[in-house]
Order: sequence, then C-alpha cells, then structure tokens
Amino acid sequence: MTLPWAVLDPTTATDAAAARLARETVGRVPAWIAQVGASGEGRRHPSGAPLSVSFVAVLPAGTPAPDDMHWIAVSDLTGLGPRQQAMVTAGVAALRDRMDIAPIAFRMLPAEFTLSELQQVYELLLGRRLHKASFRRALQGAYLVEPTDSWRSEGRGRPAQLFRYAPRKRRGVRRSVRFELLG
Amino acid sequence: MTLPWAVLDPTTATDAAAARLARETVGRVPAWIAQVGASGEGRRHPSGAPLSVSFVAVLPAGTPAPDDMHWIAVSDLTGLGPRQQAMVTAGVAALRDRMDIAPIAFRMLPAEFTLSELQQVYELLLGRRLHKASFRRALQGAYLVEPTDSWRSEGRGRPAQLFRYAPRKRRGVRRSVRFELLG
DNA sequence: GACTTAAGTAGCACGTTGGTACTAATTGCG
DNA sequence: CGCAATTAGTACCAACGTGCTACTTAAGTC
Repeated sequence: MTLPWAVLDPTTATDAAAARLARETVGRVPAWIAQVGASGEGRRHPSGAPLSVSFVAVLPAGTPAPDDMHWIAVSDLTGLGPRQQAMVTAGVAALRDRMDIAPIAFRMLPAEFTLSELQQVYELLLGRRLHKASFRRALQGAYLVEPTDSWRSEGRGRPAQLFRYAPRKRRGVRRSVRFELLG
Repeated sequence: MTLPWAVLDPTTATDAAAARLARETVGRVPAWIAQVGASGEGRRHPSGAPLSVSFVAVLPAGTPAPDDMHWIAVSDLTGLGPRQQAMVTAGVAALRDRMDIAPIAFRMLPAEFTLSELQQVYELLLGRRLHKASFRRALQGAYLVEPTDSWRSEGRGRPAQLFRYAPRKRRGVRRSVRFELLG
C-alpha cells in the first residue's frame, strides 16, 4: 500500500502538480490543499526519487470514494513504509497547526452544515471536547458563519439549523501572545 | 546576492544537510532550525536545481557575523531573485506561525535575558505592541522562565533582573478554539 | 537634591470561558 | 394521546485573563 504519488515534471510547479494529482485521484478538486514539507534521505520511495514533497488535501465528509478505492482512517493505516508513515503523521500535524489560520474545518463539511457538526470537526482536530455555548459564542463573535433558512431533522431530537461558511471582512486582527503550548 | 545554499547529496537527510550548511555558514550551531518548505518550478536557482528545500534558522541577537559577512534586515534585503525572495517571505511567515509551539523567541536571545528584551522579541514577531503587566503575568502563569540572581544595568533606569528559559513540565495542555484569524 | 528614565507591581473594569441549568422541538412507545 | 428520550439552542453566573491607569523602586544626569 502506498500514498498517491506522481513524479514531478521539472518544468511545472509543485503546487500545481499536487493539485492535479489530488484531482485525478479522488475525481474532484479538493476543498483545500497545502504543502506539508519535503523529506529526503536515500531512496526509500517506490518511485526511487531521492526527495519527496508531500501535501495534505481536505474533502467534505461524505465525499464518495472513487471506484475500487475506499477511505481509511489514519488510525487504521498500516503497511506503509516509514517515510510515508512519517508523511501521514506530519500531514495530520500540519492540519492541526494550520486550522487556526485557514478554514480547514469548514472544508471538511458540505457547504451547509449544523453547528453541532462543525463543533465535532473542531473536537476531532483539537482532540478534546468543547463547551457548546462557548463554541457558539466565539463563532458568533467572529462573524464566520451565516444561518440559512433550512433545518435538518436527524432522527430523534430537535432539528438543527443549517449554516454556511461566510466570513465577513474584518480589520485589525490582533494576534495574541500564546505561551501555553511552549515548553 | 543569494541565500546560502548547498546541493543536496541524495544519501543524506535534508534536515542534516541544512543543519550542516547553517553551521558552516555562521560558524556555530544555530539555536533553532526548521524546514520552511519546498519550491520548484523550472530552473530558477543559481545551482540549476529543479527543486529547492528552504530552512529558517535562529541565532541569539548579537551573534557576530562571520568574517567578510554581515547581517541584513529582511526589510533591507534586495537583489534576490523572485524564488529566493519568496523563500525569505515564507521563512518569516514560518517563524510567526511556529512561535506558538516552539521556543523561537527564547532562541533569539542569549541564555540570560531581561523580560523587556523578551517582550521586544515578541512584539517584533507579532508586529504589535504588548502590555507589560499582561505579558509578565501570562509568562509567569506558563512557568516558562526562572529568575537568576543577576541584574543588568543598561544605562539609565532601574536595573532589570535576568531570566533564563526553563520550562516546567506541564500536563494537560489544552489548545483553545481560535476563530479570530480565519476568514 | 531634583529630574529623568526604565523596571516592576497594584488595583480595577471589562470581556471571555466553562460550568450548571434551563427551554424548545422532534421521535419513539405504551 | 401522553410521556420519556434525545438533540438543539439559550440563560445565568462564577472564575479567569486582559489591558488600562497609576503607582513604587532603582538607577543615571544635571
């Protein structure tokens, strides 16, 4: 088992090559894509290339897998070589690192989603449970979503209102000091 | 004018090659180093390589420049090719992105420093002024520095106590939700 | 000695966070 | 129907963090 890969044509940009590979692999343009990094050390890749540049792409949950392919949870991934395994780990870490500055969580959902679904994606990415009211207050304060007039009834329980990602232009974004992740 | 560069030997890891290049360039082991990313698109690099992997390294302020070299502020950098210019921009952005999860600011200072110096580094990296009392309270609460029994008198004004970076082990680090940089 | 400069602290108002608790709307079942 | 179960969404409140003004401390300068 290997990750999808392509040999880089020296005359095309890595980003464009990665976008094309992703589209050809899953049959649609990914909702988000970013470079993870380059890794090289001897020839440990099936293609024999001395250097690999890896990317992560994000698709909405529920995107059907192409024919004779299926989705695999990263926790169930097995049988990869050490270099590809490191790429996957680094890819997940890159998602976590960049979810604060790119709308990754929103791209993991369809265009319209409930706030509970969005919170579940955030909990998955952060790896911890979040408080419902705080999550919604912060989201409201950031002017990132707008309500639609649709509601979805998901089995039992009260139907949930659907929202869409619609960030308002904001000025004067002030990054804060963050010591808590250091050390 | 070019950035320091070396052609990658296919049998050695990129990280090791970058660390060696940095050490040979400035004459000492950098205090911190990390990969920025890979960029490729045609042969725009002096070496003719189709792909470049760039790194950022950090040294304590005041590190003397090697013979017949000198430090250049990024704002004064000029005469670089477009690819190298993009590397510099991406390198600075990588510093900003990772300062929350790696002790970059502390590596930009000597082993012992005053809290005002540390705050100035943070203000430089964040690009905005910080409040003195809040900065110190947050730093105190994170258990990242420990006071030494040295004081430094810097011209006028009251002498400042010197601190060193000495993070305490902490468990249960809870990443918070951050919406404010999205959009 | 008075003035200036910079380090460091104190008090306070305000906003954010996270907890319990509540209301609202729907399904399932006797 | 009537009631429990389940999920969505809100209200209140205590605790905490942030940032402001104002103050104290300790040095240099005239």
